[in-house]
Amino acid sequence: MSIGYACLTVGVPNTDMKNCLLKNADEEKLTQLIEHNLSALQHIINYNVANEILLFRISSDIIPFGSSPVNTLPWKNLFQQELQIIGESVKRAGIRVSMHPGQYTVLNSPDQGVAKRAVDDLMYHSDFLDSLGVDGTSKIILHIGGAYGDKKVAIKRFAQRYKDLDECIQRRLVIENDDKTYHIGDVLELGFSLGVPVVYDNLHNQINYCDQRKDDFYWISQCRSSWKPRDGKQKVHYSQQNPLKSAGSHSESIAIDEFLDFYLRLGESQPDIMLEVKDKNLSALKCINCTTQKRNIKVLELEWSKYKYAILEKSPKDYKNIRELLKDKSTYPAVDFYRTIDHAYGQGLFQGNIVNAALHIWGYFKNLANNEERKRFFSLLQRYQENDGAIAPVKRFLFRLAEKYKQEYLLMSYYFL
DNA sequence: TGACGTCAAGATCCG
DNA sequence: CGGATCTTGACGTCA
Repeated sequence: MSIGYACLTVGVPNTDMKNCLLKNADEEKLTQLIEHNLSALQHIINYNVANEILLFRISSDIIPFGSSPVNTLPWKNLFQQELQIIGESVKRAGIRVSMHPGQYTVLNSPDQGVAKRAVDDLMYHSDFLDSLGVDGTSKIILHIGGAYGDKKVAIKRFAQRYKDLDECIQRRLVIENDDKTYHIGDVLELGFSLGVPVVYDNLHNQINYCDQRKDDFYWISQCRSSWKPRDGKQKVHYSQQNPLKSAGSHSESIAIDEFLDFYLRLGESQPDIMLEVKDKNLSALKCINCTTQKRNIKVLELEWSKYKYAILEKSPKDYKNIRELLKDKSTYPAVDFYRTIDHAYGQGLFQGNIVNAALHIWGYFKNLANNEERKRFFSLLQRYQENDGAIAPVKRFLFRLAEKYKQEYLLMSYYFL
C-alpha cells in the first residue's frame, strides 16, 4: 500500500509548473515551458524518491495545451531523453504515477466537438505516460461527465465512446465517482459492464451518495474486484472537507486522527491512497510516517526541523510538547507528533507568538546582517505590530536573508509557506 | 450569464 | 523600477 499526493509540491525548491495564455502559446514559448516543467517534474520525483513517497499524480499541465491544436510541437521526440530519464527514476524507485484530466474533459458530451476534444485529451495523457515508459498500472482517472437531462442515455453514450477509444487509452483508463452527477453506484455498474477499474472518492461520496447506509469500506470493497492484476493495486482517493469552504472543498491539511480512523478500518485490503489536499506532500509525509513499518525517529526529527518555527509561531506550548516528545530516541511517537502539529495549526494566531517566532528566526542573522538589514527587519516588524499590518512582509524579508546568508536549515522551513 | 475549481499568467497598484 | 496584490484565463455543464 502506498500513500501519495497530486500534481504539485509545497516547500520543495525548483518544482513549480509554468504555463501561459492560449494567445501566447507559440513554439518557442511552449518549448521553454515544457523544458522547465520536465525539469520541475524531475525534481519532484527526486523529492519523492528521497522521502519514499511512492504514489504521485502528474499534473495535466506538464505539457501546456498538451491536447490543443495550438500545440503542434513534437514534444515526445524533442524531449525524448528527458522523458526517458524521468521514467527511469520513476521505475527504479518503484513509484506509481497517474494522471487525472479535470472536470472539463467530458467524454460523454452530446456535443461531438467536446467529445472529440476529450478523446484528444485522453490521447495526450496516454502519450505522456507512454513516453515515460511506465506500465499499465499507471492510470488515467476520468469522471463520467454530464447528465444532459437523462443519465441513462448519457451513461450509454459514455460506454459507446469508451469502446471507440484506442487500446492504449483503454488499458490505462479508470473511472471515478463525482460530487454532482454520477455516484459510486452508477460508476461501479458502468465499470463492471465495461471492465474498467473504479476509483472510489470518499469526499465525493459524502456529497453525492448512492446509499447513505453504506460506508466507505463497503464501497471500497465493492470496487476491489474491478481492479485486475494488470491494473495494479486498487486505488482510492481520500480527502477531508475544508470546514470553512463549500461542500467538496479539500482541507488545508489531512487531520491525522481522522485519517488513521479511515486507514485502520481498511483492514487487510490496503489500497493505494491518493490524498487530495492543499498541503500536498506535507500531508503525504504525515500519513506515511504514521502508518509505516519503519519506525525511525530520525524521520520525525527531520520533519520537526521543518515544522518547528511554524509551530512556535502558532503554539509555543505545542512547540514545547513536541520537543519533549522527541527526547527519547528509542521511541517513534509519530502519531502524537502529528497530532500535536495538527493541534497547533488549529490554534488562533496571536501577535505575541508571531513576533516571538520572527525574532527567533532573526536570531540566525543577528551577527550576519548589516545595519541596513537590521533596520529594515525591525521597521517591518514594528509596522506589523503597530498598524494592524501583515506579517507576510516580515517573513518574506527573513526568507530573503536566509537565501543571502545561505541558511539552508531555514530555507526548508515550513514557517515560510 | 455566472458559478463552479484550479493554478499561474497578466495586469495593476504601490512605494 | 521592482515587488506585492488583484484579476483573468482555460475548460464544459448547469441553474
